[in-house]
Amino acid sequence: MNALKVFNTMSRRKELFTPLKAGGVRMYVCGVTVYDECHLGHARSAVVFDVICRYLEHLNFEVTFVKNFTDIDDKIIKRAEQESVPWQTVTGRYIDAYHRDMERLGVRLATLEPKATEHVNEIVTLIQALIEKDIAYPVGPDVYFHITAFPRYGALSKRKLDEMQAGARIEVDERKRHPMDFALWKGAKPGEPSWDSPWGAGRPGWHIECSAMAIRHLGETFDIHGGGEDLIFPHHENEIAQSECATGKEFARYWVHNGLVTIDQEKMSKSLGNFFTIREIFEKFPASAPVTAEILRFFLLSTHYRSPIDFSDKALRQARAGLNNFYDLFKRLEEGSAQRLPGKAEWQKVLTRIARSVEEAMDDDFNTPAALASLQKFRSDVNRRLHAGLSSSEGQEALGVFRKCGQILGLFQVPSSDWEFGQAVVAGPTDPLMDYPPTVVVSSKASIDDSEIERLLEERQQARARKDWTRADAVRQELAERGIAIEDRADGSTTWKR
RNA sequence: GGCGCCGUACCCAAGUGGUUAAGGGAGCAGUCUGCAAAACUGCGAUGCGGCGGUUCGACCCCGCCCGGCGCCUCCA
Repeated sequence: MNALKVFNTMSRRKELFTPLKAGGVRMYVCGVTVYDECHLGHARSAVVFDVICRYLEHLNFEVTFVKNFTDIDDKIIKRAEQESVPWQTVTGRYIDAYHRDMERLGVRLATLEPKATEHVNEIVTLIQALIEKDIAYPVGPDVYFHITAFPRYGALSKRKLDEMQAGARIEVDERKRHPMDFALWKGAKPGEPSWDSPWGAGRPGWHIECSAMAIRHLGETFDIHGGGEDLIFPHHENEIAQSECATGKEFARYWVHNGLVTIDQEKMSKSLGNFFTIREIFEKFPASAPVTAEILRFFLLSTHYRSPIDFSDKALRQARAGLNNFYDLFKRLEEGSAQRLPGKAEWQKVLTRIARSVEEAMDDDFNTPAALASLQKFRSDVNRRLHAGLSSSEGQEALGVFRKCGQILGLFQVPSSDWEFGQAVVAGPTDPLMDYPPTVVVSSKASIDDSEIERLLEERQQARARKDWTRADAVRQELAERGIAIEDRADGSTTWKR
């Protein structure tokens, strides 16, 4: 009945989405390696798949969403060594940090969040199965996957084995049967964390954990496998090879990859040092966490998930401006204005149409920018109707539609009285060299409390009553300097916002 | 070197083989207002990197070129 189309990296085309078992969707997304704080790139991936999961649920699918933690790896070991702490201290700390960041971002918990180290048995079993089929082979304490055993290798990333060797930059281990063979199991060096196995003490290679966890929790074949597009090769390619060789079945049916976050058009990454952690964005951005979260999400969702997105202060300001327009309307809607009897039939049609257009956008490979455009159109429409006289019940219904559609995106969920507009100061010239007025850093909730604002507004109201415009404007200026913008309404009342 | 992606107005960003190429931000003008703010109205790409080709017709299909990016090594 639904017409959801999903771009499948495997076919490089949009395909009609039909889950293997009607009514349920099983989705696996590669999470993070917990050796450090998460950056905006991780946030994008998390938000994208959070929205995909929300939308699938909106379509009444029962979603089993698995997102793993890679909690054993070279970088974790190195970090633990540097700090002289057990590796569990490192992974525990960054799993906590991850959960803190996700909660701030409004990213919901996955159904299951398995850890690699809790699936060593499954991993060992999987490797054994591959060895028995002579697809994997031990080399001393290590075990490698023999890549030529899987003829379809390269199907996802559209690479051919012989072409890759020409450009291979890695040093070839002579003991490997094929230069591209990769490790399933790594023997432990003295002092390294390890688990027992038929090949001696060691730890799993990177790719095998995802195969093991996905198969364990979702079955040998499941619906969606996702992650950042930088995981397409080699990670996902290797996952497919291992899994399909072991089970003889198709691994994942739809491969979904999000585009990367760039800074000045360059990939944001640890190695380039050009990254912003989620934590520092929340700590530095001049707004409360729920407001910052929506601004970040709005920014992230205003570009299609497969395109690259460039991060900057300006981009964030544009996102905030867009969101401010919505919350401005929400405030006015909540003020209510019983002016007119509801025109039921036509109005219901309007509400249905907007909800439908959001669904149509999302059905088209989760086209969040188009969904936002629909909502912005609706915002403008409601503003016009409000101007013409909207009944308060109609206003409430409009609000309900915004919040319900917004739920899919994780937007419009902040109570409008808590929204922070952060644009109070209107005094001062605009810098002609900038195509944007400078951001005025205000909006610290602690700077002025509500009763103080009410007192000043009352004072201004009296000044206005006696046409003492100088005094009235001075009060407004004072409020502006403390981060409060005011608006006089037609009925003589005055509202304010931070 | 191999593979892949992208290039739409000042900025961000959808989109379609053929009616006026969404939407937002910023800007300008107007309505409203004591002044502001908000909102509303109007203005803004004769053109979708460039050149060819296919077609009755292309921004959308194909080829080449230019520019940018990603992967090929840990990476969301």
